[in-house]
Amino acid sequence: MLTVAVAVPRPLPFDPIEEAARQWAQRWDATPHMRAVTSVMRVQQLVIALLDDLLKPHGLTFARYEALVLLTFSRTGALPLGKMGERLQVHPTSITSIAARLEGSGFIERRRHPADGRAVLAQITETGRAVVETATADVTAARFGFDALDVAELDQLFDLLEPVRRGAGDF
Amino acid sequence: MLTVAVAVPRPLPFDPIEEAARQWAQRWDATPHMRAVTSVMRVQQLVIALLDDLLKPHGLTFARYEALVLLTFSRTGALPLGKMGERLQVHPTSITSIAARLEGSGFIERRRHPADGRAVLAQITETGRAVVETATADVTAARFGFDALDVAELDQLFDLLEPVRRGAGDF
DNA sequence: CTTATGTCAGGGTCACTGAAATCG
DNA sequence: CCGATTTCAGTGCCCCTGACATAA
Repeated sequence: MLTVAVAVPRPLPFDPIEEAARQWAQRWDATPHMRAVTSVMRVQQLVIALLDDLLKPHGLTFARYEALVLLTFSRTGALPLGKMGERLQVHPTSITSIAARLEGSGFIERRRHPADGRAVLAQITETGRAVVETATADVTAARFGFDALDVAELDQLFDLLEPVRRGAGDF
Repeated sequence: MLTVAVAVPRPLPFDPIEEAARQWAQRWDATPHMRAVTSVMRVQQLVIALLDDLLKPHGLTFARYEALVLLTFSRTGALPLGKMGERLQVHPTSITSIAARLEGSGFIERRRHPADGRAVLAQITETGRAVVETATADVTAARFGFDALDVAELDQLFDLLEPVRRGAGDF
C-alpha cells in the first residue's frame, strides 16, 4: 500500500458561485448568465486538472492526448496538421507545437504530404497507439471526472451547450 | 462607419464533437461522458475568448476582472489576498500575480493587514470601481456569450454542473 | 502573382513547485 | 518551534501575432 500526500484546498462551507450570484444580482443584470458561465469555467478547470493528472504519467497533456486520439480515428493513422487543427479547433501555431512535442515523445512521426508538398502529415506510431489505449483506459475509468452525472444528464448537458457552440460559429 | 477585419475560422460542415463521439463509441466506453466533457471544454474556450476580447479594452483579463468584482462585493472594498484566492479558487501564487498587475494598473492598492501582519489587503481604488462598472456593462450586454440560452436553460445548466463541482470537493 | 501550409521567434497569461521572509 | 501568509524564481503549457519559407 502506497499513500501519496496531495495538497487539497479545504472545501468552502458554501457554494462560492451561489454566493457571487447573490451579490451580483443586487447590482447588475444577466445574473443567470453569470452563474451558468462561472459554473462552466470552474468545471472546465476541475476537469482539466483531473485529466492532466491522469495523463501526465503517460507523458501527455490533454491537448496532446486529443490530437493522438484524432489520429487513431483516421483510417491510415495519419492526417495533415491543418486538418487536425481544424478538427481540434486550435490555432495553427498550437498544432505545430503539439505535433513537435508528440514527435519528441515518439508518439507520432512527421513527414511531407506525398500529394501536397506544403502539407505535413502526422503519422501515429505503434508507441503512440499503445499509449492512447492505456491513457484512454484511465480517463474512461475516471468517467472524465463526470461520475456524478448519469447518462441522461450528460446528454442534457451536451444538448444545452450545443446551441452555444453553434451560435459562436463552430459548425 | 468603421469595419475591422477579424480572422474567423471557417465553420465546419458538421459538429466535430458529434463526429468524435461517433468514432469514440466504436472502440471505447464512457462516450456520453466524453461528449459532455468535450462540450464543456470547447464552450469554456469560446467564452474566455469572448470575455477577454471584451475586457482587453479596459485593461483587464477575466481573472483580474473576477478579482475586482469580488472586491466590490465586500463592504469596505478590501480583502486579504488569501481570502480572495479561496473565493476565486485560484493558486496562492496566482492571486499574488493578479494583485500585482491590478495594482500596476491602478485598480487596487496593497497594504498590510492592520490586525495580522502576515496578511496583505487588496483595496479597490476609485479607478478600479469605475472600470468594473464599464466592463460589467460590456459583459452583461453580451450576456456572457450565452445569449443562445434562456433563463430556464441557464438554470438547468447550473444545476447540472453543481454536483460535479460538489463532487470535486469545492464546497 | 496570389494563396495555402507550416515553422519559428516572441510576448502574454495562468498553473504549479520549491524556497524564502515575515509574523502569529 | 510550528504554522499561516505572501512573495519570488523558475518551469511548463497554451494562446496569439507577425514574419518567413515553401509549394500549389
